[in-house]
Amino acid sequence: MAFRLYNTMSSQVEEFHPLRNREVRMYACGPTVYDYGHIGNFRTFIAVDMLQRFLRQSGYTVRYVMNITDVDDKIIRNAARDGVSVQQYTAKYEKAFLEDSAMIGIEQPTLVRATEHIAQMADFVAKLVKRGIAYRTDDGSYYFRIASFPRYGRLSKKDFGGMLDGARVDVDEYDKDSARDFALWKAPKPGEASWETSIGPGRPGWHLECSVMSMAELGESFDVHAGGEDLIFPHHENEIAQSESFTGKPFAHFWFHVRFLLVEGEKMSKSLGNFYTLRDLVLKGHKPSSIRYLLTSVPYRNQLNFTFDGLKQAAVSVERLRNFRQRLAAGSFPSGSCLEMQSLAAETVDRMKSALDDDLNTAQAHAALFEMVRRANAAFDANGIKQDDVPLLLAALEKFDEIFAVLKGNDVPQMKQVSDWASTEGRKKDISLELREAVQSGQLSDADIEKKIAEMVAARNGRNFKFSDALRAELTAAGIVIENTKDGVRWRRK
RNA sequence: GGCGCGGUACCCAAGUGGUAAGGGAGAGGUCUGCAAAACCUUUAUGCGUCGGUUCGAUUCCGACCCGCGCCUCCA
Repeated sequence: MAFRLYNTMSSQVEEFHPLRNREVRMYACGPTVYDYGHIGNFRTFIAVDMLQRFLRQSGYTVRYVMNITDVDDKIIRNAARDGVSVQQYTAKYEKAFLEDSAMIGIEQPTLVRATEHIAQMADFVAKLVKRGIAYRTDDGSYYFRIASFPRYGRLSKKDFGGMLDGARVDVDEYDKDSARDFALWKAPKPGEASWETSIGPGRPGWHLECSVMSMAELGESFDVHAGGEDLIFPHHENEIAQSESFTGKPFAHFWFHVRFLLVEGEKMSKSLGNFYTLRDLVLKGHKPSSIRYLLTSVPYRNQLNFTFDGLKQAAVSVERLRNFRQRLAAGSFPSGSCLEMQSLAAETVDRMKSALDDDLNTAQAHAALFEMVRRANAAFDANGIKQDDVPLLLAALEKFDEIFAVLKGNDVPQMKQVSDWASTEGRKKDISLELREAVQSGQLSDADIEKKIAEMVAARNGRNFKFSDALRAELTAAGIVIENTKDGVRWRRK
């Protein structure tokens, strides 16, 4: 079955076919690096990451480019407030963004930065001016003339036809031909970052960078352009207007937008006190894998209600999957194969693929996997799994994880990284007891743990349960979970 | 006001014109020295409300109620 993806432009789920044979070119509007990323940001970037992963799993070669907006009003303001240069200011948050992305399992795309493409942007504006599509105002800013682009509003389904210029109250926007015209280039203001260019001094407007950089990296027409739903208007509408005016060709083929999430049933906002950066959550002791799992559990076009209860549930679900994996990996099985398990694994792979083929229905992919886990666990208990079944079941799990990326590792290194960061930032007091415990479970080496377990087993064999239980309690306190199974003791870090 | 999305069990959350996936939580049970893990059973005659279409609607249509998003730089 072909991959079907919702396209904001057509408001429909369409069959996905790249413009070039087996190569997908996609661009995502990345972060403006003026602060630490919040979970809403990461829902979007994780959704795009999953799209990219699924396309590759489906056999496409993917060229995935993301921009870093490293100059804008907020950055200029905050840098000035902190008394540092724009570059110094953004470097810190770009680094944090990349660390956070890696922590939450996002594969790094090719990155492009606005400040590294200033000259190209100026040339772009110059060409639009030459064609009468853009114009310069007295202060040295440049605007895009929306009247020159009849298709304006097609993406966001807005009708600007009947709207009279001046009907809006933007009378103080003195020089613009029309209130709707948007800035391509902003003239310098005293004390603001500014570049000398072929069209004069100043800095780029926000929309310009994405047109210029996406086309520079991916060509004039490419397959997917992604971002949060808020970008549909005006950002992406403006990108289309600029780009298609510039090239005379269709810009992006598919428009992929991720719905905003809710936190505890309400829009996330600082004033409501439900605003969380990724680091805030890890400081509270939540694992990156739980956060990623929760963010991937609801299909990207549905509203996701992010709650702390949900986060706990996600943690349990990830545990269950990891336990299952370890059970298979560590268990011993009789030789041969079992038809039921063989077909279960194959069926599950198929079901996950169809679920994701259907506009990335991650909830259904989860359901398919959990059904396999339950049935395989039951077979395990009934000795119904044979040696040759194990690689197939593990492969199905691996297929899942190629997209969802929550099974590998144990989160301890990532959590330690956040803990260390908090210490160096003078936020030691924000490190929760839970985080401290999680980090501690990384202190004991595997050899230490196995030595303790050997003592424990010896005690138990001597029916000295009191001592054995004491050792187990000690390990539990250190964040190590002990499980006695028919194949011996199995352990893992919590 | 314009455009759009959603309201499914205690919580999260899929889905379909023919009788409700999955996860978590609760209860009971199996296994076990005890745990842990795992499995089994169980928890919505019901899918916001009221009408309509239909042999049949949670699924289609209409109205209403509630929540949410975008409408100039918030992912």
